[in-house]
Amino acid sequence: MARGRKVNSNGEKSMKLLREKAIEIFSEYGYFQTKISDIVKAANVTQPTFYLYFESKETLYKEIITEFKFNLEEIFDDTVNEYEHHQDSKVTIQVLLTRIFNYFALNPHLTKIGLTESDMSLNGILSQKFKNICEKFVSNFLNNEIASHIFVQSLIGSVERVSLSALLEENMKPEKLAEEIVNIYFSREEATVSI
Amino acid sequence: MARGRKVNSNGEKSMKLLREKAIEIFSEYGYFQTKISDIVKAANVTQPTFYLYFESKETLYKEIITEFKFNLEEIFDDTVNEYEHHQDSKVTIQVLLTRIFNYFALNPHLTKIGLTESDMSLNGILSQKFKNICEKFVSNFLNNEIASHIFVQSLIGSVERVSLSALLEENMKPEKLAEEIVNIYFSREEATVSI
Amino acid sequence: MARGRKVNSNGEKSMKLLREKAIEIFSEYGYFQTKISDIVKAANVTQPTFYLYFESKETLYKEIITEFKFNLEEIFDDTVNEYEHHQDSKVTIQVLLTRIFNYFALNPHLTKIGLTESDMSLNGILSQKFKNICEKFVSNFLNNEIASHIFVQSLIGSVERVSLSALLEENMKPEKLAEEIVNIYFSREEATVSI
Amino acid sequence: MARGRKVNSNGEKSMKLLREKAIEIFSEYGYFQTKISDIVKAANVTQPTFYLYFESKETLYKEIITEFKFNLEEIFDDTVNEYEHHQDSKVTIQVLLTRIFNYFALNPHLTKIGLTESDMSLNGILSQKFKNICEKFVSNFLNNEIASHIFVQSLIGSVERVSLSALLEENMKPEKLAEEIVNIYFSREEATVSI
DNA sequence: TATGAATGAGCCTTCATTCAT
DNA sequence: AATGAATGAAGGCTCATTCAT
Repeated sequence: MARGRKVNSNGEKSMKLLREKAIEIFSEYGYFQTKISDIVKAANVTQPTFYLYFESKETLYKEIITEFKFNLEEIFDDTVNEYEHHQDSKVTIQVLLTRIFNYFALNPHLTKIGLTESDMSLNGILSQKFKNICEKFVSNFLNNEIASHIFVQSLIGSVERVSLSALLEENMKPEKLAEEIVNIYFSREEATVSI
Repeated sequence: MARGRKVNSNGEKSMKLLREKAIEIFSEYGYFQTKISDIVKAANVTQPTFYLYFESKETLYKEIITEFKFNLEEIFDDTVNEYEHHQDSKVTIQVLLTRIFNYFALNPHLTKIGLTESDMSLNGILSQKFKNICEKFVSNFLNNEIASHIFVQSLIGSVERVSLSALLEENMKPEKLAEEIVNIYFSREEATVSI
Repeated sequence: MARGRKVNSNGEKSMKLLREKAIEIFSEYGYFQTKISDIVKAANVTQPTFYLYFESKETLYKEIITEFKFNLEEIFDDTVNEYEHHQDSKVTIQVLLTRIFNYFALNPHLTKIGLTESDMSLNGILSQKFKNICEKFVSNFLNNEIASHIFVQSLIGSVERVSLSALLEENMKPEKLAEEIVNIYFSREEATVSI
Repeated sequence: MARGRKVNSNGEKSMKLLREKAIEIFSEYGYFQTKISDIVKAANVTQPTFYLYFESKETLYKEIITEFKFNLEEIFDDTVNEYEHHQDSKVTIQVLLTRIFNYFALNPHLTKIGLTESDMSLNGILSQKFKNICEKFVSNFLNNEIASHIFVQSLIGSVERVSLSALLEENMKPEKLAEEIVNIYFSREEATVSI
């Protein structure tokens, strides 16, 4: 291919395409097995073009992870604010989970990356926030500190695994998943809420 | 300049040492960031010695993972056999979890590797087995197929995360953890069993 | 997004600015460590603009060096012509050095480039001319060919180093430097001339 | 070529060869135009071998420069110590120059590198030492501070240029050069000393 | 006249692996 | 059983340069 600008080329578009392809490939092969050459091949550009838009492979990766974290926290905070004065925290949690699962379903590759990077995982991002929410509810039937700490970790683990398997691989409905998780953790009776 | 066999050297010992160090380093840095040069440095031998005992980096890694899987399955099968005729499957599960957590606590590095490698994780190894065990119990209060499937995945996720965090990082007691998990998943009342 | 001619832009001006900035940066970082991106950044234009006015990085560099050489030779030739019939060649030399040092002082960046590029340096440019001038004088107190050859090289070396250090870094007066060099090379007595 | 150790290979030898070739090529093409591929080709090894013995291209280069500086300073210090109590500092200087030129003649490539790297050159290395030596002598016929400062710079410039041209390119005798330089700088009468 | 967007070509460096001793 | 010495094969990144607008 000749040097210089391509016909109809557009920087914004190229950058977006590169980022998208990067997310896809990172999610499939992981950070270390993803070569920049793979990404640019998928985006149909050459390697220097990659460096036109991203500082390095690592930088792009961190950007992606940051984006994931940011979105998740936004969902979290928005929901909590919205339901702040709701009486039944079980409802809050179910809504929250539904929204999170919906976000995951809409961003499967990004989610796979986010949940697979052990170094951070949901644990780091959400444990504190989950803890706060759960606390009210948990205190009703959990007698001590430690138990509640484990309860939260367990919940996070459930969300992680169910997301990776049932949601992303088996395409189950976000609403259904949220309902089931809530059933497991917060009741034995039927509990359904609309969002 | 001196070459050849070290004084007091012993093949068996070198191999064991290499495997141990490999497990430690893999668990800390992950497969791709672990260099053979790191492993041999830690074992105080040279690189060709590594290839005296292992075919390749990948082979050794797979061996390690296989060992982990094998041990886990053994615990699983032994426990199930032992408690086959026990009336309360909740007890079986609590015993099983206690043993698994104990094994994890005794093999922290190996466990970190096993649970961190998303490509397989407990999910692949244990889901079917857990399913079988759970089924009896679950059928009591879960009305359908799908719910039970999610229930199992959730349980596995809980075990994974609680193992990595509460058990390995925060050094909580295996027995305590098993108890709490069982409490979350199988009852709201106190439930303690001895192993 | 806006492309095309800048408001108030002017080709001549851009070219001059680019050349100036190039000289500054070349002199500070050297040919290989100077990137075109540095030059255009300093001139506040984009890379293609550079190629509007110069064929290549190398071409511009050679142009610059040629300019330096040309100016130097002009000073040389003018002075020699002017003082052709002067009796005391010591005076000629002192005038010559004064003018050269003055030119250097007025063009510090260009001079740094010219004197630092070992591949050519003053040696190549001036040795023959200096030789001719010196000859008359030198023959008075130097007995042989070889000695005179070394004498000239030594003089050139002195001029080079004194220019880079005393003149450009320590800001000594051109007149003073010329006087001292002449003192070293052509006498022990006081010798001052006006230009 | 097959992988692994070459027949009769020897690390010490490879390293020396690489360093030698590096010096040759650096001196001919300069730091930036010397590719590691050039060096290893000349030494008949592959690129990774280079990194077996040197940290990087830059590191090797600095090592080389440091070696040059070190040797020069040694010559300098030894000579000064030896002639400390000599009455005629002119003799000291002539001996010193003779030795330096001899060292240069024996290490032409190294010298070319050392004198060509403008960033340090003899100036940085030797000016202070030369100053000290010259002082005694200079004070006899130079009336002031500034003059003596220029005198020393001039001397260094002479040594640099004469080394690169007369000595390394034209193969003049070190002794002869030293004598001539001393004649220029320290007398008009004949001055010969044996070393 | 000037810019936005892109590429060809290449260099440094790393790492798993292998031969010769 | 173990080491010293070496290499094949990539991969990340940079930079001068060039189209299309």
